[in-house]
Order: sequence, then structure tokens, then C-alpha cells
Amino acid sequence: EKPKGVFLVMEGFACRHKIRAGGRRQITAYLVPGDICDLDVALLGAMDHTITTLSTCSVVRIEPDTVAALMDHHPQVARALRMTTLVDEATLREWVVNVGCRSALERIAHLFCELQIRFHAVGLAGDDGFDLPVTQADLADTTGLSSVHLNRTLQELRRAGLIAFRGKRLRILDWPRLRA
Amino acid sequence: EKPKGVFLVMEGFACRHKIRAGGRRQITAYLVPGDICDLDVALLGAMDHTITTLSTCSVVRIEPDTVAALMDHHPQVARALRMTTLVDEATLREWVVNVGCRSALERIAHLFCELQIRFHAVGLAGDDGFDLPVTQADLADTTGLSSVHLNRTLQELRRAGLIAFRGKRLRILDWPRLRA
DNA sequence: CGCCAGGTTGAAATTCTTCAAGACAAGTGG
DNA sequence: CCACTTGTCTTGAAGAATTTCAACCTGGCG
Repeated sequence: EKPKGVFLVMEGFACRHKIRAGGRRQITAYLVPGDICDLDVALLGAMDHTITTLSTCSVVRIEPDTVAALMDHHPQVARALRMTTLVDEATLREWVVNVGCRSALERIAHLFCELQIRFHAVGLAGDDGFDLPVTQADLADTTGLSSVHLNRTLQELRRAGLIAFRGKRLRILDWPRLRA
Repeated sequence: EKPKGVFLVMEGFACRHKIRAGGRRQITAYLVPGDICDLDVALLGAMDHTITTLSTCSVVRIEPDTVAALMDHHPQVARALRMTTLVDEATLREWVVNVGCRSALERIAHLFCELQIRFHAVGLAGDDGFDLPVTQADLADTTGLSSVHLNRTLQELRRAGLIAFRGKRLRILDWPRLRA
């Protein structure tokens, strides 16, 4: 009945994903520095998905007892931890919306906006963008598009002057319009 | 730092959904009898989505104090409640996969399988199917398809002898193949 | 009887995928 | 230092999946 362990991402970029028979992969979440994972994961018998790093990461493991003690003695921390799971769930819902009813262009723009805000929140993004160490294939598996179509849609965003994406760095050139 | 209230679905069928500017709607989860919702929802300032009943429902509200007391004095219950949020999250991930990388046929089949198992678990489905009080438009908003395409894909499932869906009742005619 | 929401159909237009090939950049071994 | 490999990005063109529009059908219900 106690959490079995917690991992905290300190540096780097990782993702949760599932692989389907046939080799298709769907990324279901990104983990950025400051994100916590597997708060209660051992409660379920098996993990339903995989976590993979997309860049070199440094990760801290916090002992189950430490977590339990924190949650028992520091209600503010306990509250914050419960909030993170709510936020994760809300984000996941937004991802269902993203792949469920947005066009290719909107999906990518939405993803970039989400990441800009999340990286910004932990001081890893300026107003002009952030490092995004993923391949276009990764983005395709995130947005539910083929890599070819993703590539073409990225070019469209570039041509429109909204973003630049070269060498693992995403630059946001027109935040208001990207957001719109 | 305490849960502010809990709702428990006793009878009926409901869903979580989000509405996008432009009127498009995406259903992100179904609630069947036995499902609990909003365990910690008041921790976040605002609700990021809407809950709607799809049939007449009876719902029980459990007082925050009751929940807090339960969780304090009955570790087994606390554990079970935390497990439900993990299961909800895993289900949500599966929905991302569903709309992200499955064909129309697979999406619908997967949804029906999920619901069959969930209804079966609470004794509301026989081996032959269950009551599913939704319109085709609802299913379209669930699977991220247009209602026209959903309609045609449903017909395909019928023609293949996998299901029958008339009058709010879904009959499963060939479980192994539907599942496959 | 007539209305109405939901279901069904056809056809055209669009979006997206697939296949296949070529360009480019970085890293490796000779 | 060069040739070579490898992974990623880019492009074109054909074809498949899906959406849109618009019409028509149907059964339940006031």
C-alpha cells in the first residue's frame, strides 16, 4: 500500500510510448526536467508502456520510504504530488484531443506550444524557443502522422514564419500566431 | 490538502469530453457504473473538461470527510482508490494510441472490446454484448472520425459478422475476431 | 399526421500515407 | 585525410483513407 519508488528527471528529455504489433509506435507523453514519474506505478502488476530517454538524462531515484515519509509529514508536498498526477491526466486528455480532432498543422503547433510552456516553466526555454532533441520520426509518432507528412507540415510552419527547427533546436518566431 | 468530494456512478453511462472552438467535440473517457470521478479534482482551480451523461444516471456523492476518513483508516481502500487513478491514466494512454495510430476499423473494434470488458466486469454485459446508449455521432467524437465514415465502418463490422448494433444495444457476434 | 433526430447513401474534394529515390551531415575506419 | 557507412531529412508521385456536402430514408413520438 505504499509507493514503491519515484523517479525524478533532473536533466534531459524522455518520453512514454507504446509499441504496437506491426512496429508502429505512439508516444503518449514527454518528460522534461522537473517531471516525476511512477509515483504509484508498482501498485499495478505490470507497466503498460515503456519509458525511453530521447537525450542524455540524469535521473534521481527517491526511496519509497522517503516518499512515504514526505507524504505523511508534509501535507503540502503530498498535495503537490497529487496535483502532478492530475496535471498529467489533464495533459493526456489534451493529447487525445490533439490527435483526435486537430489537423496536422494544429497538432504540431499545439505540441510545440505545450513544450515551450513546459520548458519555460523550468527555465529551459527563453521566449525564442528551446532545445528539442528529437527526430522528425519521433514527432510523427507523437502526433499520429507519417514522417513524410510531418516533414511537409513542418515546412509549412517554417514557410509561414512561425518556427525554425534545425539541429535539435526549436526557435519560435511568432508565438502569438503559433499559439493561435 | 484534502479531496473535496467524490462522485460514484451507480447506474447509467456518462463521458468526459472537451469542446473545441469550432464546435468539434472529443470524448476522452467513458464512465460506467462503478467508476469514480473527481477524486482530487478540486485541487486544481478549474476543470479542464466537461462531464455529461449519455443515459439516465444515478450518481452518489460521497462527502469529502468520509473519503478522507476512509483513506486514513482503511489502507486497502486508499490503495484501491489510488489504483483506479492509475487505471484511468493507462486507459487514457490507450486512447491516445487508439486515435493516434489505428485504422478506423481498429479504433471502433478496440473501443467496443474495452467497453465489453468494462461492462462485463460490473455484471452489465453478457458474453453477447451490452447496452450502449450512444448515437453514432457520439462514437465519431470518441474515435476521432467523421460520423459518415464511422457509419460506413460500422457497416463493415456488421457485414463481417463481428457485431450488431441496433436500438442502443451492441451485440458481439464474434468476440475472438473482434478482439483480433 | 407530421415533425425530428438519427441513420444511410453517393459523389467530389481533401488530407494523409506509402513507396521509392535522392540529398545531406556527422561519424567511422582505413 | 578520404572513402564509406549510417541516420535523418527532403522530394515526387501514386494511391488509399477520410472528410465534406447534400440529399434522402426511417422510426419514434407528440
